[in-house]
Amino acid sequence: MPSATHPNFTETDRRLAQTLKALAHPARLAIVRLLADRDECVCGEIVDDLPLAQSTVSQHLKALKEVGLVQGTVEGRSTCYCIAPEALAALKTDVDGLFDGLSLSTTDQNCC
Amino acid sequence: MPSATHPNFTETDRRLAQTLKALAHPARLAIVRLLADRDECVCGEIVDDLPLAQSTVSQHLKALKEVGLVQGTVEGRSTCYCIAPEALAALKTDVDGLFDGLSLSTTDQNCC
DNA sequence: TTCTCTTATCGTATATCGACGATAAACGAT
DNA sequence: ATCGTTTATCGTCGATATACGATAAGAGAA
Repeated sequence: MPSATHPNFTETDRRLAQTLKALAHPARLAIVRLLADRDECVCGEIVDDLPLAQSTVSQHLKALKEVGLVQGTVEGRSTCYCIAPEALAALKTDVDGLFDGLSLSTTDQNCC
Repeated sequence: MPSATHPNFTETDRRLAQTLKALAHPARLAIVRLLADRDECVCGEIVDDLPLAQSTVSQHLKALKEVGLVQGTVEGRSTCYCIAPEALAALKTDVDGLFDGLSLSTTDQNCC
């Protein structure tokens, strides 16, 4: 049984893990940066910008959409993608939350 | 060819993707939270805290160590783990960097 | 309608992940 | 040396990820 959905983990961690996994690929990071840079972008431009086949890029876009990090709207015969700012902000908050309770010691003694 | 190491992606994105992948699992998030909470922790306590076999936990710890998020030092016959604060701080910075160039519009019109 | 352009999905092959039990390795105690 | 404790590694197996080409689906143009 894959533990990714194990009931003993918190819902928060399971959700955050999914979002992190969606980002944990160079191509998908590149897509996010591209969208952040241009605010919006039709799929074709993304394909042209990446060293991957169109079908592969489409899959990566789907992965990002599934966790809500980007959204795409059909525009005539093309599709326009953009970042969902709330989702990225939530991710930022969650990652920051990993610090909570971590006493960043003033000295450099880290461990044991 | 897996594109995770494709030369056309930036070194930054390949590194960040690896770090994100290391975190993109509920068990590893739980480990990070546990270590942040206690500052340090012997392996056995982590095993007791997770619904996983000892060998599985050891693998997860290895994954976190490999990207430098945690460090472990042998203490007699046990091993003490703790978070590497610099690595977590760097991650925070990198994730924040995904916002750069993203104009968070004041209105709610997001896309196209 | 038919053709073209654009994007999504299907099918498939390979690689990696994630789980476990079994075993090795290192240490301290007897 | 032998035993018990603790952690790391090995071997394996099923599931998931990632890539591609081929093809489907939809919109606009001819």
